[in-house]
Amino acid sequence: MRPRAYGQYCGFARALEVVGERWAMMIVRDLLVSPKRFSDLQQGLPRIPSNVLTSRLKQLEGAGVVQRRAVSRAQGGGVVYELTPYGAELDDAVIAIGRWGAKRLGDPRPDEIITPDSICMALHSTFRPESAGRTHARYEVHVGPVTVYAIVRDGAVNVGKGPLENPDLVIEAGPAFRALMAREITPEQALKTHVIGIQGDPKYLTKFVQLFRI
Amino acid sequence: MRPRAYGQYCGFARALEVVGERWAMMIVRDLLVSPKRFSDLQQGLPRIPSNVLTSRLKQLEGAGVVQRRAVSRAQGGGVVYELTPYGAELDDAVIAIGRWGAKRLGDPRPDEIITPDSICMALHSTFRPESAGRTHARYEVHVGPVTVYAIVRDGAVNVGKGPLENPDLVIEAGPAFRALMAREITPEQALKTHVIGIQGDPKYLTKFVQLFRI
DNA sequence: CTGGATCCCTCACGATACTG
DNA sequence: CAGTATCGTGAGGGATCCAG
Repeated sequence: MRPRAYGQYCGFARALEVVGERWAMMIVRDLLVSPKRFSDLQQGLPRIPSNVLTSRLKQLEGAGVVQRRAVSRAQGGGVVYELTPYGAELDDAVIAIGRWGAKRLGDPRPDEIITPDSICMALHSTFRPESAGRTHARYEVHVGPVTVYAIVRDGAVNVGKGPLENPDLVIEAGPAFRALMAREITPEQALKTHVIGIQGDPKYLTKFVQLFRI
Repeated sequence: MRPRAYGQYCGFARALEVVGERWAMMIVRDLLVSPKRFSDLQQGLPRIPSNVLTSRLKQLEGAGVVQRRAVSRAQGGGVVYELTPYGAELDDAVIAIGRWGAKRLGDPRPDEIITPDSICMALHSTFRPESAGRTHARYEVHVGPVTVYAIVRDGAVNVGKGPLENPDLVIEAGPAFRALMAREITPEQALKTHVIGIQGDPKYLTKFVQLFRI
């Protein structure tokens, strides 16, 4: 049941043996955002067969990357899967991969979906700490049916799913969101052509494209 | 002939579609060190079937990650494969993955080999710029039959295969090399028990374990 | 309802042999 | 040297079914 080995005594090869199989890193990506139930993972990764999800979770658990935790009956029972501290250390790698992939992310293909977790990952990986300085900003972002938030503070970003209380800026976006973050269009153009809608001070949108940039 | 899609409009998922298939990242890892011929890649990745190598190179070429370059007849003819500038930007991701994998890299399994490229990658990914300061040091490292060098200068490292002229320190190591870099043994212990041999000033070995650390 | 297990089919991977 | 050809196996994909 163990994944195939690469036969090299090398940290990189070992890492790929653990998280290099199909779907494994996608599961880690989603779990980096928050712990999840089996069915949450299925929902976030709609194309993964259930047997493959089962198999990957077992392998990741065996490798010490993921752990199961029982949920109290009061909260619905069952189990959630979460990253171990060791698994959570994959964040740098996941962010680096996501940043590279975002560079040539064109427009969505017809059958592609957008999940809250992927948006969270995208905000995380495109965040530029060097542009943050002492900025404190609270963003709520709507992309299609997805709502996520990003709180920038002390040179770091905290992202999560759902709405936010007292946001400095609410951004309503569609496909133009990527173009905005890639600087293919300016905030002014985006607002004038109404491909992006906001509630709040437009200055925060200007700051946004400095903070998050593909 | 295209790899399977993940069906998500997400930079991370796109990246995995390009370099997420088995062997693809390993090829990138080796090409990050230097351009290579088909047979060089086979030698560095002994377990890859030739048809899979052919297939991966074509996919990576199609994705703009790898390019073929003809070699002049005077240099042996044929073609070499090298990363495009876009492909070379994978270095951050590869280093992040390698660093994570090195954390729990135990002792070598019986059938595992060590290649020059994997050592180069390891030195790259374990390098700590914050420990370099104004250090200028030239290391030649022998691990088993493999010889590589690392030149630290201006807070950066340059690694490559082969011996070095006028090295400050020559390190002769076996399996203890990993233990040394992981700080499981001290340089003094390593020298006293002769699991590591050096030619040069031992101070450079002390500096080495600060510069390169798992 | 969650959290899987089972079946079947296909195709990518792997091993080996062979060629321009 | 730089691949192609062929073929067997097993992992991935998709649907369905089942236990708590």
